[in-house]
Amino acid sequence: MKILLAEDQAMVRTALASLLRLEADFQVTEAADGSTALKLLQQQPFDLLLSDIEMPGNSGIELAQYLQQQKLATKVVIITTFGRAGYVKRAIDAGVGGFLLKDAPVEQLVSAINQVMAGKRVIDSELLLNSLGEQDPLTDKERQALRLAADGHSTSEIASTLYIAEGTARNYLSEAISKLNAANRIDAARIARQKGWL
Amino acid sequence: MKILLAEDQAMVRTALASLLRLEADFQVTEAADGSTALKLLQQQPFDLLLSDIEMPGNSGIELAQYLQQQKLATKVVIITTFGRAGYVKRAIDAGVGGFLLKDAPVEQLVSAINQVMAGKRVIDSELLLNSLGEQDPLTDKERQALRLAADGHSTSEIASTLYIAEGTARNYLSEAISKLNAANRIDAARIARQKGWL
DNA sequence: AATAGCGCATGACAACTGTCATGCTGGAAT
DNA sequence: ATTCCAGCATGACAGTTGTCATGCGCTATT
Repeated sequence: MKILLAEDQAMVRTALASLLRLEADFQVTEAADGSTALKLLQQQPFDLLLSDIEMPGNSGIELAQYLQQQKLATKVVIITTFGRAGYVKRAIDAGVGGFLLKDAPVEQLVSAINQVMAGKRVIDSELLLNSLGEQDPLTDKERQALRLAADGHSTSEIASTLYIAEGTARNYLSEAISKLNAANRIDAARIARQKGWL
Repeated sequence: MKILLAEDQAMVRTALASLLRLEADFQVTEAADGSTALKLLQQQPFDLLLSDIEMPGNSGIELAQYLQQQKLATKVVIITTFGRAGYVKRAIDAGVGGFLLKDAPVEQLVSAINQVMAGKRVIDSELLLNSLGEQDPLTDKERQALRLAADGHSTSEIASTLYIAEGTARNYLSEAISKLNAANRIDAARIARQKGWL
């Protein structure tokens, strides 16, 4: 079984990879960031993608969305640090099969992988409960703009990155600020991140 | 060789423990938080403590300080996520033998453990450079203003919190932006936080 | 004692940011 | 088919932010 492991922290990545390789039929490929993972997914077929959410480049959710759009059969298991509410709904929408906290033993990961490969859904119950609360009010474009703003990019940089006019970029940020009852873009980014919507 | 592994994220902890146990002469005990680790250190002798810094209960640095005070022969290797400059100095002061980033492969960890047991010091060069090289260029007021800005507070809020005029607050932020080669206050906060200056 | 330098403080001005009115499009409901 | 609405897109305008020149007080150096 071909597994792609995407995780940016090298120690965690190599440790997990070594352990998974102990399983006789697991063939593990490693990717240190989201962009590398995306390239590998485009080049060759994998049975399963095991990915962190927060990574430089593309996030685990974006990778899952890509697989869904391309109608690839690759299953997805997400592992992440915090149980941010928004992620779970977006992950389920992106067809993710498993969603685990890093705050769980490795045995649970292996068992989750096997269940997901058998076509089941495995979502950590703590995360599931969290996700029933508030819904993410941001549109995709608003989220993209906010993420760039949170990284310190200027409005003109955001505009050219998203191929829109500066006014439009400012409008997205303004909408996000208003939806989140924030004082400015920084405040909005802080709130969104805290709720797991970034 | 008796090793105590203190790390709060279960998946990382169990993965590292499983890998270390593959080494024939490593006998690994796990602790999920700082307080548990401290109790174990008090109850029985260990040859080496392998610890994260940021944990609930006692931090890895505090555990190292305890071992130093009790004049125990237990060696210490610290693994951590971010290269905050301050930590390195404090770790060295606490007699820590090794200091690695989680952003390093597991092989490096095993080799570091062996070198530390042989009496050597292994400090990740990136961390060392960080701690010796760059000095925090921010003044206290600049840091305060930047911290408030990073939390989404407006200039007028920052000004009244610090009992200064708005122009002054803007000036602190401007100085911080310029000292850090940042594009705006958000970027400056991001850079400062990343370097451990916030 | 004079000077140099740093941190603190301020306001004027230019540049950037947030808001709002407006228009367009495509999908859902009637 | 028509209406409604959410999302996307834009520019004008007001409000906020960043820069700079300027000045004050303190400490260290000459």
